[in-house]
Amino acid sequence: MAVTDSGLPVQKKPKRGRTKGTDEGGREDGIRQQNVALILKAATSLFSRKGYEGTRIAEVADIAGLPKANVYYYFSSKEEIYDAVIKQLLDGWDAAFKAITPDADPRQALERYVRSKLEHARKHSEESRVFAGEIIGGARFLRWRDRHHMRQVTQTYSAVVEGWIAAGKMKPVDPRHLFIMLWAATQFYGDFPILACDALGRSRLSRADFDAAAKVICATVLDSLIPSDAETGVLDSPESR
Amino acid sequence: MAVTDSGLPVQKKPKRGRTKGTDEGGREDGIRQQNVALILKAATSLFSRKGYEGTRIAEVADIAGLPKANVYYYFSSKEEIYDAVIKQLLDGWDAAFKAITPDADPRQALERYVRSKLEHARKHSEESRVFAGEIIGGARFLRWRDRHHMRQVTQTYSAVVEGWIAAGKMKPVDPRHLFIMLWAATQFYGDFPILACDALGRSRLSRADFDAAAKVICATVLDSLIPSDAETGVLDSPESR
DNA sequence: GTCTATAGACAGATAGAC
DNA sequence: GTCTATCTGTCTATAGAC
Repeated sequence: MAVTDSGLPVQKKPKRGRTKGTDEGGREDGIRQQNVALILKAATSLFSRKGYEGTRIAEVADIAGLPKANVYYYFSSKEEIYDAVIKQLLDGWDAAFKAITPDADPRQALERYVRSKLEHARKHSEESRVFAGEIIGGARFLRWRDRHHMRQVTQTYSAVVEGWIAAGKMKPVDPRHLFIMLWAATQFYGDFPILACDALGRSRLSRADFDAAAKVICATVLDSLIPSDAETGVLDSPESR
Repeated sequence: MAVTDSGLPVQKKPKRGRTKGTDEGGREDGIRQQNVALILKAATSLFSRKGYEGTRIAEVADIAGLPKANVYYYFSSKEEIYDAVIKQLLDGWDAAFKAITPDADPRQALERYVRSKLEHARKHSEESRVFAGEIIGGARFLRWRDRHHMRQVTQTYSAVVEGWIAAGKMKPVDPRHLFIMLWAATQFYGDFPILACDALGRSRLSRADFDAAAKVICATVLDSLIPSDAETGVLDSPESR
């Protein structure tokens, strides 16, 4: 259901479009899939830059190369498109956590997590920004079950970190604040590329910039939590080797 | 130093020495100040939740307790209100950096920076979110002068950190990525309070949560960069600071 | 499936009486 | 300074011809 807010032009929730079997015919579904993908791509770009209300369906249609009415043929409302974009992001998000298991080496697992998150931020910057805007705005459209899922993921992996700490593999730290810090530090490059570019003096972030970010994050946060073999130099110090 | 003069015609608050037609010694100006403040407060809340396009001037007026036309009496357009909100934030932002001077002790200076940023995020969460939304959307309204100022601030204080490193007071690290990390980690609690609440299992963030955040950030990032006297325990060690 | 034309609603901004 | 009434433009969503 739509979160009813005073300013939202909530209108009717019409029936879903005709549902064709997805595995039935190849040709019609091919067109459908292609057009849906075009619409979602255009919508992601626009939602990320202009937010929900700032995005015009006419412009989505324009960028997708379709007439506006066709967009309404595939999606019954603007909100349905927005939900689809958010869902697209969440579907591909949990992957970064998969390295974090009780039996894993904390240092390797967390470094992989950081690198996965950064890689995701680099490749899916626009989706990240749609999500960030949604959270900033108070999660007005985020479905409850998605939010609940994120809560549970945090709890699950915090417990893993606590296990590592109890086993003496890591120095004690509140794992929830740790995940927040890692999340914030990695997500920043996807959510606020403009600030990152300005800070780094770039016009665009390169792969090397993301790599440097990973190095700094790991060399500071992880080195202080997980005593490694040689902990003398932090970064690029010549005498540490 | 605050970012100065972005050319806002209305909404200036200095007392003028000479009152022309309206005498009575600033009673009218008192009303003006008060109403402008009410409008900005309402606008900040709405812009933070609904973004630029999602915010309705009618609702701003409603929350401010004024008729809509009065809002247009004090501000000539919606964008002018938005600019004023952004400016309000930037004016109060550089203060956090003031502890970072070449002669300062790096550990103390950076810890103060982290705590100042967190305190600002706690007290000005809504303004932070307006700014975050503006950046996420591509800085469409942010004046170039303000952006340039932020770039210069980053450069200035990065140079200070580089001086510390050259003087052997800190382990080598790219100061720009360091500032990004500190910025991201602190700003997160103001920009994404919903995620922070979900992660921490709170309904609202308390002062203690911000304090715990400061401790984790300092205990991880700063401890690994600035060798302190006793670096055995990371957190919850009886003798810290 | 595709697309034109438009209904219906509502926003930002203004005119002008008080 | 305050506020009602309204103008003007634009948006979502739909009807209905191809």
